[in-house]
Parts: sequence; structure tokens; C-alpha cells
Amino acid sequence: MKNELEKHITEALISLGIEVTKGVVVERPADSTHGDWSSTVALAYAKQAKKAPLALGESLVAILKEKNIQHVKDISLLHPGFINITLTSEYYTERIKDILLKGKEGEVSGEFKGKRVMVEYTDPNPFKVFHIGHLMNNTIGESIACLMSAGGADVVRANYQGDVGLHVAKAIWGMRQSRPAFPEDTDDLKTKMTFVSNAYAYGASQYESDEQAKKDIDAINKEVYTRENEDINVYYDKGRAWSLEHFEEVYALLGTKFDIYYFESEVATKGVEIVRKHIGTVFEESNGAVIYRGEKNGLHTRVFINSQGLPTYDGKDIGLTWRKEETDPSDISVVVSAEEQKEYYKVLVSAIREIDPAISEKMRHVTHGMMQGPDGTKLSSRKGTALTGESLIEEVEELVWEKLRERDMSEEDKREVMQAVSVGAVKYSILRSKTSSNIAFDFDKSISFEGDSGPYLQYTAVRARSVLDKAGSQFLADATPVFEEVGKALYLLLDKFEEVVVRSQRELEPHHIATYAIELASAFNAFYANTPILNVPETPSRLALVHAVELVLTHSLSLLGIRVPKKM
RNA sequence: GCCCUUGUAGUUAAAUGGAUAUAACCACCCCGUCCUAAGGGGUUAUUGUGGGUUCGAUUCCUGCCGAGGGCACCA
Repeated sequence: MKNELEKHITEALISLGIEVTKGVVVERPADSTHGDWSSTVALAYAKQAKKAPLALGESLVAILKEKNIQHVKDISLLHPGFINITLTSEYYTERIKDILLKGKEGEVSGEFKGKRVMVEYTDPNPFKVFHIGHLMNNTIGESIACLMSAGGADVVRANYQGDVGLHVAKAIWGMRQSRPAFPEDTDDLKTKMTFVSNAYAYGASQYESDEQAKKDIDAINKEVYTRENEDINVYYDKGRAWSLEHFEEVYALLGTKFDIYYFESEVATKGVEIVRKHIGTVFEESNGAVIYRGEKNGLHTRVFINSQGLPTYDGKDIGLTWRKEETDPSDISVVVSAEEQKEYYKVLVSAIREIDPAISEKMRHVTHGMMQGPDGTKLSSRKGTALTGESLIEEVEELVWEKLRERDMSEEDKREVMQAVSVGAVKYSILRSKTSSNIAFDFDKSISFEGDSGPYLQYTAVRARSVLDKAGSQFLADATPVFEEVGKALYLLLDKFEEVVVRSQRELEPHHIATYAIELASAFNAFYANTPILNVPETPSRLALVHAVELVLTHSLSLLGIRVPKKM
């Protein structure tokens, strides 16, 4: 509809002999009494037309009315020169029919039709805990992947895990130091992971304070790459396997399924190879290391191969980039990471551009902020201990469990609801603000189950579903959309869904969906509170509307990676 | 020092250059209603600050102030 109106207004301007140089703005007015659509062209082109905005507006309105544009009910002019357009109720009825046909999943736009898009996200490191940064990264990445899918893209979800590097050596060193406590194969995963992450923490601190430990760890680091030390291999293989198994549990909880896993261990050699091949052209040697001088492009210098001959993160990322090309070439390659890697990434892309511009062209970097405590402090649990991604969700689960106590539900259903709601609450608290900003996370505020929250959205969808269930399948089949003034806000919002999705897709910003979902849910709850749905003459049309809301709300939530439980 | 990000009610957030800056939380008050009260309704703003561009600026440019991140062998 928007494009349609833009086209007609452009034509109207041209017919008045005005050259359309600044584009044509058609938007939804903030105030619904100003019509369904509004254009500011009369204001924007008044000077160029050498007419007063109102005079120009009048001529435009006359021409537009003359055109008898389909679905347009009324066109009016308002001071100081806004052209306001109202659509017919048939238009909205048609839109509801479209939504009912489409359902709650599938493509929303053709933004990425025919494109293969790889989204790399989460990227936790084996031997280290899955911390809240990974949780945030996973939440944003998953949502972006969903958005790309909804845009018609063929999406590949990729996860790149750091199974070699100094952090691994630190963990192995720590594991060897605490050899007697080494878990048995029969121990549960939690015990194993506690052992590994403690070993890492110990190794990391000793690396800083103990000269000998630092030497030993550096030596281990080399052996991890060469795999020539049998004893090291044992620790390495077990620690790595446990970590990966643990991560899978977390992914299952969060509802992510990766298509492909990359490991630093598989890309290291390739990275070194490619970097070495371009010494003298792209890279240069300096103090025994191989570096890239970013200053030539307004950036900073970074080391790609260190003086021990081992690839740094940067060097491995070069290897990863080419490995992606070989295993799963895509048209667009999105990487989600924390903001602290933003500048680093620019250097990486700059180096890649010098090697192969075609590859750098398709790379997109989405950066997100950090999750912090209330006053920008480091986030800790309610008990004051350090938080991991998992323990955060566990704490929220406890809160949800409290709420569920009074519900009449089977134990099994409660568990199901508890998981969906707590994951939804955490995800929503991340996705409600734009990705670049830090999240001030406060248990009492962020994890609310009321108002601007994930559970509010889930609850609204469940409620709508419940009305439909009460209506029964036969009744629902009779549902026929007919525009009613009481549901106006809902019709407008439902019509807006596609635009919001397109914007989120273009900007790689899930939070637009989150804001939209709240608007829709809130409008629905107001409608629900004031309008009887069942057992009234208007029931067939209202059921159609409720059904459309339920579909779009569920769809919005699925784009955020949040699922709707059967009941709440 | 240089580069990037950021500054909006008490708090947390929203607003492709548009009309009266949008919500939620908190606080107080009201609604037990048939369809799920995790709900609905009601009561609070010099958009950090000084300039500029524009018919119009929270949005773009710029000076200053504050916060976060990055800047050679960590990831």
C-alpha cells in the first residue's frame, strides 16, 4: 500500500511540473486521527513549487482524489500541509484474510529471496564457561537468523568455537595441577564442567602471577596445536568433549539448532597459510610476528601470526573466512559478536578486502553491548556469585516456578511452561533494546512478568489461543473477517507487521519486532478487556480478528526466537 | 593522545527528518467480567549542553561535558 501511495503521489507531483528530487515521504501518522497514511510532500516541495504548502497540498489532494486509487476512502489536507489518507474497511478485511491464509510461520517479505545467508553466532569457547555474553550473542544471532529466513533467505546457522589457543592451554595446565580431582567418565556433566572451568580460572590467574606457570602454559599451547604430547591430548580430548556436550544442552534449552560448527583447530593452519602467502603485499613481518598495518585505512595494527609462529585470533579468523567459502559459500555472511570486537573486525575486513574484495563485500558485522548489573556494575546472581548463561536462566526459572505454584496444571506442564517462560523472559529482556546498547540487567526489573516483558507477550498469545479453543474448530471455520471500528487499532497494527519485519531485516535489528509485538499485545489486551468475543452477533468477525492477532503475535515471537507455551 | 559507540520521565527502553516525544516499571487510585487478572483503565518530560543546516531536528553537522569499548603478539 505504501509503495502504491508513493507512486501516485510522485505522479501527482510530476503532473504539476515539479521535479521529484527529494523523494516522497509516506508514513503512518503517530496519531490515528490523522488518517491511516500521511504524506509531507506539500511541505517538502512548497518552496520548489513556489507555492504555499497549503496551496500545493490542495492541488495535490485534488489530483489524488481524481485518480480514484483503490482502497483509498478519503484524502484530506491538514495544517500546515499534511496530506492524510484513510483507507476503506474492505482493505483491512482483505488484509486479515491474507494473514489467516499465511499462518504463523514462513516468509514475511522477499528481502533476501534466493540468497544464501550464513549467520555465525554464539561462539563459546570450550574449556570456559558459557557466560552471559554468549547467552546474549545467541539470543541476538538466533533472532537475526530467523529474520533472514522470514526474508526468504536460505539460512545457515554457524557456530565457531575456540578449541585451541591460550585459554585452552591455561585450562589444561590447571587440570593437570588438580589431577587427583579429575572427574570419572561416570560423573555427571555438571561436575565435569565445574572441574574444567575451575581449572581454567586457576590457569588464567597463575599465567599472570607465576613466571614458571606462564612458561609451561605457553609450551602447552604449542603442543595443543601439534598434538604430539599424548598426556596433553588426553586432557584436551576429554575437556573439549565435555564442553561441547554441555554447550549442546544449553542450545537445546535456548532453542537453537546449528547447521554447521567450525573450530579454531580446523582453521588455524589454513589461516597461517593464507597470511604467509600475502606477506609483502598485505601483511608484513615485524619483530618476528606477522602483522597487518591498519593505519593505511585509518585503523590500527594487529598481529595475525605471533612471534612463536602461531596464529592469533586474527590469523585464525582469516582461516575461518576461507573455510566458510569452501564448505558453505554464501551471498551474505553475518557475524554476531560483542562490541569490544568492533574495531578488531574492521581491521580483519580491511585485510580481507586487500586479499579478495569479493569476500569482504558480503561480510556484515553485528555487534552487541554487554549485560551489566544495575549501575553498570559486573553482573552477578541474586546470591552475589558470578553468573553463567545457564545459571541466569536457572534463577529466572525459580522465579517462574513461584508464580506457577498456584496454577492448576500437571507437574509436567508446569516444567514445560517454566522453561518456555524463563527463556522467553531472558531473551526478551535482551531483544527489547537495540543490539548496540548495553543491557542493564536487574533481576527485579528485567525479569518482570508484567508489562513490557516476554511473558506478557506469551501470555497474550496463549489467551488469544484459548478464546479460539473455546470457540471450537467448527465455529472457527465460520470466522469471517469484517471490519469493525472497535478493532481499528488491531487492524492497523496487523497491517503494519510486514513493514516492521522488513525494517528489522534491513537493519539487522530485532528490537523493532519486540516493540511491535508489545504494541500489538497491548492493543489486543485492551480489546479483549472491553469487547466480548464469544456469544455475540459479531462473533464470527471477532474470532477472525483474534485468530489473526494470535498468528501474527506468535510469528513475531518466533522471529525473536521465543516460543509460546500451550497454556500459562 | 587517536578511533568507535553512547547520553530521552525517578528507572529501563522506543521513536525511516514530521503533527500533542511512545511504552513499560515503580508509586497511588479504580475494575472479580462471560472468553486465562502474568490482564484492563487513570494520575508525572526544557530529549546532557552551546551553535549550525532545514518549512520542520531526539534524529543530520559541529564545539563542550559525561559514560562505555578499542588501540602489537588474549579471545
